[in-house]
Amino acid sequence: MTEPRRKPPTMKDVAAHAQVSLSTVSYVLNDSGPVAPERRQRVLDAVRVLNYMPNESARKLKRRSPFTIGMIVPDLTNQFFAMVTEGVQKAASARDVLVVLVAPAAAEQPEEKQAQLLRRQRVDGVVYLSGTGSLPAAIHEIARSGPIVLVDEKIPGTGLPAIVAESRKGARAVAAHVLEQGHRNVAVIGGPMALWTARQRLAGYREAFAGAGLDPDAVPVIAGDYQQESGQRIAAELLAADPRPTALICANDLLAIGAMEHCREVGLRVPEDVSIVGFDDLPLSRLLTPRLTSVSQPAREMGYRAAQALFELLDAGEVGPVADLPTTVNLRDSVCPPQEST
Amino acid sequence: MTEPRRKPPTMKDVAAHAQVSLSTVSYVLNDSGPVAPERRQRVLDAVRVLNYMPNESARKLKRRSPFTIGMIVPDLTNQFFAMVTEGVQKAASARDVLVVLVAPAAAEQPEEKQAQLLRRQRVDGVVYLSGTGSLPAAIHEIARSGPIVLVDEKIPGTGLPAIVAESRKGARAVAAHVLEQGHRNVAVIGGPMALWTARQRLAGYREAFAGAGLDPDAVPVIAGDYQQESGQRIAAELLAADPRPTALICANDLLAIGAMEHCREVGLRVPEDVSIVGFDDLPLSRLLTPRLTSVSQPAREMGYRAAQALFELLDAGEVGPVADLPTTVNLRDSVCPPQEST
DNA sequence: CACTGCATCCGAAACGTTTCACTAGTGTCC
DNA sequence: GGACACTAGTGAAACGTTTCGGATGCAGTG
Repeated sequence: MTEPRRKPPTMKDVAAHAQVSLSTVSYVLNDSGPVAPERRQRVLDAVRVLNYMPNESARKLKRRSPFTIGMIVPDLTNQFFAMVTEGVQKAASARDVLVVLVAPAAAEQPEEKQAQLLRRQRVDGVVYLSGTGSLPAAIHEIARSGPIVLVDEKIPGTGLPAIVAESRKGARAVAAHVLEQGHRNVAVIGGPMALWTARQRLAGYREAFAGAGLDPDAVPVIAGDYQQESGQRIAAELLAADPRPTALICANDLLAIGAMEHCREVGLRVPEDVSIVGFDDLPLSRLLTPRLTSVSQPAREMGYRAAQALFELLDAGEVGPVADLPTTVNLRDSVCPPQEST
Repeated sequence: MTEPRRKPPTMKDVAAHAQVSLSTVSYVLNDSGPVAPERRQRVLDAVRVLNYMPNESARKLKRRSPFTIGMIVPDLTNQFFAMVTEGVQKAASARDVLVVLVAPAAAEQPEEKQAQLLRRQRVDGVVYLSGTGSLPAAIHEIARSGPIVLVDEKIPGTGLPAIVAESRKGARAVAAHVLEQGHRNVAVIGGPMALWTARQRLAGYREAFAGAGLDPDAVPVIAGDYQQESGQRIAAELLAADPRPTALICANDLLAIGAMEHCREVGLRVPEDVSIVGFDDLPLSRLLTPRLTSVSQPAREMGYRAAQALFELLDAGEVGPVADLPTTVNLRDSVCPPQEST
């Protein structure tokens, strides 16, 4: 069944077969030196017949230029993260660089171990996709292994490059939409305030509130952890108020889904009794009933840009300021004007 | 901003700092030779103060034993695949092996390139998560880079080790459940018949049909590609029949979701007008309205087992026969007895 | 004391690349 | 015709490990 598996051919084999020196082979393989067309062809042929593949380990041992990057993602099961990851992979594979993926949630390993893993691999840089957790601790340990670019997160103090979407603007827009429908008694389910996105979104909501003549400080806000379960819990808390809020503005889709679940449980209709909006626009959100109104971020694009920024940082040592990516609000069925109660 | 970044310390530095030879350091680092306790401590200390991390590239260049495996996954956005991936990662990180992830969909690269990537990295083996595509072509190219274990797929001819769930049994059970509700006019939306799972599930359905006294050959079956869109299209086709089927049995959740979408579009109620069941039990399926009845497979476990099987294969050269993993059918709201029509 | 055996330790040769420094060969120009 | 600048090609030294074979010291034998 399993063949004896002989060891793969090396450059030396190629050189021998093509009757040239080792260095010549290397030169043609990466265009790094002059070689006569006739000989070049000889080695190309040899490569073909031997089915030669360069040994990346050996290469990496010598090279300087970036050929593998690390990526840290909190949770692959979250579609948003998955899409960002795809974006990164795409950008990387276009440049033939390898990305080593660290998914801590899956491995339940402490962040310290992740950092070690990355350093052992001598990754040239890392893309850090910020998640539900706190990061400051890990970030600096990781920064030892190379340049970092953040995705979907910004850390104010440090000047770390970050690729983010216009969270604030999108948040303002979606909140404004809710208010335009006539809602005055609204509440917010926020994200973890340690995260930039959570703070930005909240700020955006408050801008919209102020713009509509509401007192932002009067609007109840409870922060969750961006997970469905906490959305469910917080919705229960918020909807217990009297008078009951007619709209719940959620800082991400998972929270919104949790809120919808809670409504389903207690028999509140969405949107007739409670309007709900989310953020992220996960693919699954449009499958819900009612289909969730949400703000979409260009997840793949963010991943792609992040990788590009990292390459730029690696090549040039500096990365030009990147514009925040646009968000768009997708109006669907989970919002309607508040119904006259009784 | 970016510090000058000096090159990381090497074993030589450690050796110098601890006043021992290079080889001694190597010995203590991997317990591969005798060294006096006092000296051992010296190098351990040196490692600590220098914050030394072994260079994996250099290691891999020398070593024989498996320290990196490859994983091919069709589409990270699919939660089922994401969960399997997490399982693999977990098993791998427990053994300190690196997994290099190839996600073709993201990179739109031909399968040939994936195989190359893996070979360049000299992966010791690969776990292949079969997806929507056809595989036979790629498989053999990939097999050159090392042993393979398949997940969620079996290729009959070859004796390739495979980790799968009891698709057939699960399929039979869920179909039986539908029939028990009294449905007699049912139809099947199948998966791509090139895939083992699709064939197994269909076989399971047919067993159930026969068991309930139906003629399996009389039940309409149309094969889709396991994607939502084709579920939608096929549902339209199937439901156009007269009399209209009262239940749609779908080979995976995405197809089922597509079918539900179609029903929503044309105003058919689920489950009153059409009962629908799926397969895979994606996390999102229980969020739908109605919540989808589906067969769940232990995705993470499958990934975990696959990685373990690969290690076994690598260590022992052979892998003991693995039992198919159990499936369970989750009864929810998308099935009810057929309603008397007019 | 010469010999063996054991426990530690070390030097040096790989592993498969890249790349610097150098040689040979060709043609140009005064 | 010799100095010169090129071009094409080579040899060999790295890169950071692992590991084999041999040194070294020292205890215990005969």
